[in-house]
Amino acid sequence: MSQYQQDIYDIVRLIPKGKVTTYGRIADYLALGSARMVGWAMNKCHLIDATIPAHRVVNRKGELSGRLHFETPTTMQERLEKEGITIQNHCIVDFEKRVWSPEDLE
DNA sequence: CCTATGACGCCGG
DNA sequence: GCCGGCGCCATAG
Repeated sequence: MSQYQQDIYDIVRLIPKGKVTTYGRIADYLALGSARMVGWAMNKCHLIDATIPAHRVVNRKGELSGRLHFETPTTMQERLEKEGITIQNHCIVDFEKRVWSPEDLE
């Protein structure tokens, strides 16, 4: 597996429970040049490590754009709700209060 | 080598 | 604010 993929997964693993981040923020932090690369990496993350908290990565508007790639179409939402996050129409309620950035690391 | 395909995002109208 | 268009870049065929 390539290094940037490893880096992406490392960041995703650091997202605090109850928080989410975006494809773009991860791409910016790692200077990947393209948020698509993060999406591409997330698409096959379960092949690498099924414990990666992929449900905590959403698009820049707070929509669960990756929900159809989980085991069932509702798995992503269920996992987020279990962490105290509210979802409405496949979108995170109070997204600004729930979003986290790799920059926030100490 | 060239085209198509994204779990994306910015910009202009 | 909602599109459409385009830039982005690894991968597959």
